[in-house]
Amino acid sequence: MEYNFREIEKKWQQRWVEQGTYHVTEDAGKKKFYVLNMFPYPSGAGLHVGHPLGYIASDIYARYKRLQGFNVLNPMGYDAYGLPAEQYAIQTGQHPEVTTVENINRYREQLDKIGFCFDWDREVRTCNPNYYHWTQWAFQRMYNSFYCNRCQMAQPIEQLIKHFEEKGTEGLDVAQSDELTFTAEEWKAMSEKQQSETLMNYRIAFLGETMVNWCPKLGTVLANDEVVDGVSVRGGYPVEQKRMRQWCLRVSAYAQRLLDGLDTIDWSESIKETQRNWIGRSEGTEVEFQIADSDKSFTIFTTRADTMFGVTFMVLAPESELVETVTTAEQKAEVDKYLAYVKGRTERERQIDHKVTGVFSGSYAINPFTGEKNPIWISEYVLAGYGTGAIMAVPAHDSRDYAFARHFGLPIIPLIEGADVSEESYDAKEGIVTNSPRKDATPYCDLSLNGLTVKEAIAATKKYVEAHKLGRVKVNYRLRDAIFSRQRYWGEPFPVYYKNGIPQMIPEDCLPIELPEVDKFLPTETGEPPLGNATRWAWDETNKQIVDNSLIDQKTVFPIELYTMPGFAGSSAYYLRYMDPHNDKALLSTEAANYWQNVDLYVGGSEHATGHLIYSRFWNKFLFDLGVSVKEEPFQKLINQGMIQGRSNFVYRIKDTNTFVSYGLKDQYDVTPIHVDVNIVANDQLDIEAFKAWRPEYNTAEFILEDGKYICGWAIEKMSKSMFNVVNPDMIVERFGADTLRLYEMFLGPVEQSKPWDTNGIDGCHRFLKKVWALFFDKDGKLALNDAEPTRDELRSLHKLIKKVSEDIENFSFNTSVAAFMICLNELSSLKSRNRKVAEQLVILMAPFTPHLCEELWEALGHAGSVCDAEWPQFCEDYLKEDSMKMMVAFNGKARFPMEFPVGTEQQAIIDAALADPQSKKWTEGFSVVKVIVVPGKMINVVLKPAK
RNA sequence: GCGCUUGUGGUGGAAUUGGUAGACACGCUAGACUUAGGAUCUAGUGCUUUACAGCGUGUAGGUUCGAGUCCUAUCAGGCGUACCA
Repeated sequence: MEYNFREIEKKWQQRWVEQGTYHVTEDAGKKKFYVLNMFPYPSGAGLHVGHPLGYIASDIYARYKRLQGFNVLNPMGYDAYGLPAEQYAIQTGQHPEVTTVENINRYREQLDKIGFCFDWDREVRTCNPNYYHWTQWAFQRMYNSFYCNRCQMAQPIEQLIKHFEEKGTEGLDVAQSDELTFTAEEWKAMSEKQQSETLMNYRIAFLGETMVNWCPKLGTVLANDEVVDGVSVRGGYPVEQKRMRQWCLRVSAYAQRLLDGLDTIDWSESIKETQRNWIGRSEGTEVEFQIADSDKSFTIFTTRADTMFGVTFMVLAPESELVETVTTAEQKAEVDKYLAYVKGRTERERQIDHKVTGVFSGSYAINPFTGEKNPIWISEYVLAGYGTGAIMAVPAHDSRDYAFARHFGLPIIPLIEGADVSEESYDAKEGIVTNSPRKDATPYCDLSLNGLTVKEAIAATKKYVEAHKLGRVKVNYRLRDAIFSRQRYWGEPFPVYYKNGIPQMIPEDCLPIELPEVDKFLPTETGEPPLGNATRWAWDETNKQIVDNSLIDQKTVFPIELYTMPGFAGSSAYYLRYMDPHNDKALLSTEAANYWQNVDLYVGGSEHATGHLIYSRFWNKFLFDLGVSVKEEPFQKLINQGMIQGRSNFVYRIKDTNTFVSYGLKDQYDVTPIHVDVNIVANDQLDIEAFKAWRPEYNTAEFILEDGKYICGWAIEKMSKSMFNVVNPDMIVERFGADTLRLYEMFLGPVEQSKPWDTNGIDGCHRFLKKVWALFFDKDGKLALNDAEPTRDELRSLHKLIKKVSEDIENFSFNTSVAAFMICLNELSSLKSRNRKVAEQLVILMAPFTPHLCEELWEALGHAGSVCDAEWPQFCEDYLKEDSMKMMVAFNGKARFPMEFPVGTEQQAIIDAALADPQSKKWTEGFSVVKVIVVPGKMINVVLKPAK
């Protein structure tokens, strides 16, 4: 009887569902282990062979942990809000929910075929009201919180209000957008609206003014990659920079904790480094500069306080509020012209081409260290969003300042001994400081940095600045607050209404606020977001319910927020919801949180390094502050699976004909390469009949062959529909079975590595499974195992395997464990072993990799339950010891290799004999020699095996 | 520019962490069985050479009895990020 994978897989997939094999409950008697995959966005294209890679790896790990006796949580769900469904809705009028559910069903069908051990009872979908209830709830909690820098955690906003009522802003150390100062009396004198505005400066979720890419025609904010050359990618409409009032999350408040947390988690160094760069902590100094002939001053931020004596000009960001103040009447026209130019450039353009542009404002600033008057310029190379939006320029030691100074003919003063700044600036923070102050200058302050190293000079300047109240030491972060509003339909609605322009939270017990129905998914004609099309989208404050818009009276009925939340809202805390997915009283119960704690192993792509993985760490830290999450870090260990790229095939059409020429002969003609569906190509050889049938226009195609075959060209590209290189897992499962697919995806190479999909090697894995089957059953399908005691050789082979596979799974090195299975099987077959006890252990070891086959074999061995509940075998060192022993004998008597063999006097005798006549090899009698390397007069390296 | 990362046969990739380089698999070659093979089995397969032997882990040096592995320089590819002062 042959290995009938189709029947076996169908049988076990059914049985797993019937018996609830993968259903998990909290069990205080068992240690927990939480395995999680980044949940997918269910796109219309379905799964391709690249998607399951990470799922298979984590599935193997989860099954392995279960065999080791852990209570394993391995859930799955869908990140269901997303742009493609909405765009499809705009084009077709089809409700995004309908397409999303269709896609989810398709995904589920495909996932089920691969045999994962997901507990589907815990499935979550971000677009379900019982799920986004808790997204809305978390948002409200953020709204009602501020961040206390002193205790380094979020606190209820009431506490801050109380502080204002008692002391105003005095003694306040909190995260804030702008540094405000007011007294308790001033606070009390504020109107309700003013107080509301003031509190926005502190709330963790707040309404703030931010610069965005605004497309008036599309009526929406666009992300940077949706804008090219100042026009929208979709439609080609002009895009402008616009200040907009939007919901934001004060992620920056958590910058230091996000940075510190990285040292406590087991992630790859490259992802941690990416996050460190993204957070961008920089220690520096803020220094105040007086504006000449004015009572006004402004503050700059610098990390190079040692260069105070080399400042030759100042630069403001064009968006800076100071621009108006410093612009003189004579320069006004020039400055306005420049500001208009900058406004026409998108942020993207400013990022891509770094033109040296700028304009002189007409004013000067006084350097507090030299007393010199430095001209104040305005230039787009200074960013409004970082530091104070103003810099001191030291062209000698900063390449950007250098380029600017050269372009506008401003002076350059070198400050480091031996630095040659005639061609380029000297940016390195190394060397001995000079010219600080310059010898010819009249001393203006009593600070001298000459002779110090750069490091020492920075420290000395900081000290001086603090002592003389010229500024302060400051830590800046590059991490910006997250913009949390989208002008879209298909997202979580905000549980917020506006009472005379003042935002109000809908009471917590009225959540969730469900997404309303609309007839059109586009912005309204008046330019409001799509939710503006909803007719039933008003809040009745008295009756606490959603009512018709027509009832809005601004007394008891008010309009509801029209923005929706962005994609990352729903994906930021989903791992917590899996712990207790059906709870309608809370995001999760305390019991569930205490039992499951956090994710032990998280598997997903590295493309989320600066998005999801920052946001969810932030979100979790906030929930940790509330006492909802019990661990500060959500994901203890992170594995980034590589991308599986596509391997495209090409045919070559001779120009202006319908004749195709084989790869080897194409250089003799003028040809156009055309992508051809990889599913009608095998080993780069085209199936000509299938090709003719593929497209009507190829019906009459003619071919120029080589050796009677048409050979296609190939290239490695992203797997995508348009390149016809998508390989569908369903097809592989149909042809080879899920177990072969699982095994092959793991065998392909390290999980973390990106690699092209190549179906060619899959036969080897399929063959291996057939051989495993043949080990158990004879040709008639009868179990062919014997009940003898295993021999030592059999045990050695088995225990070698146990050791190898256990270590490999722990290290996520699945390709080598698959190889180990193959080696073991080869060994057993050369021993002609059909030992029942050995075979039984082999089934358990393979069960995480090929669960369907192993269940079938486990049953055939006479076990009633699932192989999932077997016990992972332990290896015994005794069986491994007799493997070949290596010996190193160095001429000088030093042996650095552990000398397990031989020992004592015997050792000396061997050395003597070897030196007397190294070539004879007589001294190796009694052992079989694997290899002898003799370097005359230097060393002898011997590898021996004990003779049988 | 900066940060991270990877370079090993025709191909995907191994190498117990400094100790037989190329495990395992694909592909290829030869043979067996078969009406047939996109089935199965056996043997071979880093390169040069008839052989002896020599050469081989991107390149060039270094440390060591011994280097794919450690150090220095350099080249090439991949990923991320960018006027962050």
